[in-house]
Amino acid sequence: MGRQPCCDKLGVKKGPWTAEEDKKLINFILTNGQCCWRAVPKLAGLRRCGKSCRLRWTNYLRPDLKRGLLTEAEEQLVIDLHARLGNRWSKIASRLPGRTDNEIKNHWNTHIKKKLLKMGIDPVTHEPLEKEIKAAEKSSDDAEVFQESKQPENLELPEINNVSTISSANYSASSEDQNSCSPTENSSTDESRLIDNTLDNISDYDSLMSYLLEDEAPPVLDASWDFPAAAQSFENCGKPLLDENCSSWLFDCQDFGIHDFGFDCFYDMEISNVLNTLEMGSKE
DNA sequence: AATTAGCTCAACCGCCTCCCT
DNA sequence: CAGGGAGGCGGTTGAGCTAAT
Repeated sequence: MGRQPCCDKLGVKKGPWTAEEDKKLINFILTNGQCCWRAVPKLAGLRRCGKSCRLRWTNYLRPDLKRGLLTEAEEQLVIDLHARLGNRWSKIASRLPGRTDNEIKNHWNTHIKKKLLKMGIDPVTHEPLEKEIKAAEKSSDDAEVFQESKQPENLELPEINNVSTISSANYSASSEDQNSCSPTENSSTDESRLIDNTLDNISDYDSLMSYLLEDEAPPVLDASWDFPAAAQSFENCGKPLLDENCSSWLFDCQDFGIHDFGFDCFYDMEISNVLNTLEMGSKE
């Protein structure tokens, strides 16, 4: 007997989400908040698995998401955090405002990994590749020890600072001649420059990292979209809740196209005027 | 213009962890 | 304390897009 599937496979739709489905999910969560993902598809009128709904929301529809490639500063942060945390993408993502674990994982696998390899750095251990080869040769008769060195997960390890220094220094030193590596460098925006400047102004990089790595560190993500309606029972499904926060994140949506996200539904709601304005602006 | 190769990223799968009973 | 359910996480896949031939 295998494990019970997370949801009834029969009648459950798979594959890319349609604008209509997005619309339903957004509408439902705006109304009810995030609660009991397993019940969401049924209550929202979606033929989807609850997991699929959660994934769609957290990775794509969430209002506080940033879109677009990671900036250099964010990449640097990801590299440093990866050196300390390993493949704990959700932990890493929690330190980058507006970024999802999936996004970071994808970016790591498609961009950063290659970048590091090109720079002669092992993307797993964050050690120079030559050193890795030597270590592998030396410890070929002691597989366990080598295996351990590939898991820089323990935050209590005394070499934390060294790891940081190695990864930061290596990356920074070679980033100048990496202009052809990634489109990221070419997509420098005002925002990325702002972040770059901010990081440049922090003299003690390790202090910043310590702060970011603190478990008690306040969440970087703005919790303002944690709608109060979440506390309401599903029986009170009334008009969609659209407060100032909602309006502000909908404003952000103009960056990647309102229709892409099936926000046409909001024309029926009180912010239709806002969206009309946005649309007219984008057409001009 | 057609075909192929490579790349990206949204989405799925299955395991793990946490929490409730 | 054990068992079960739900959510969370990381690895992997594959459709769609772009570049190269």
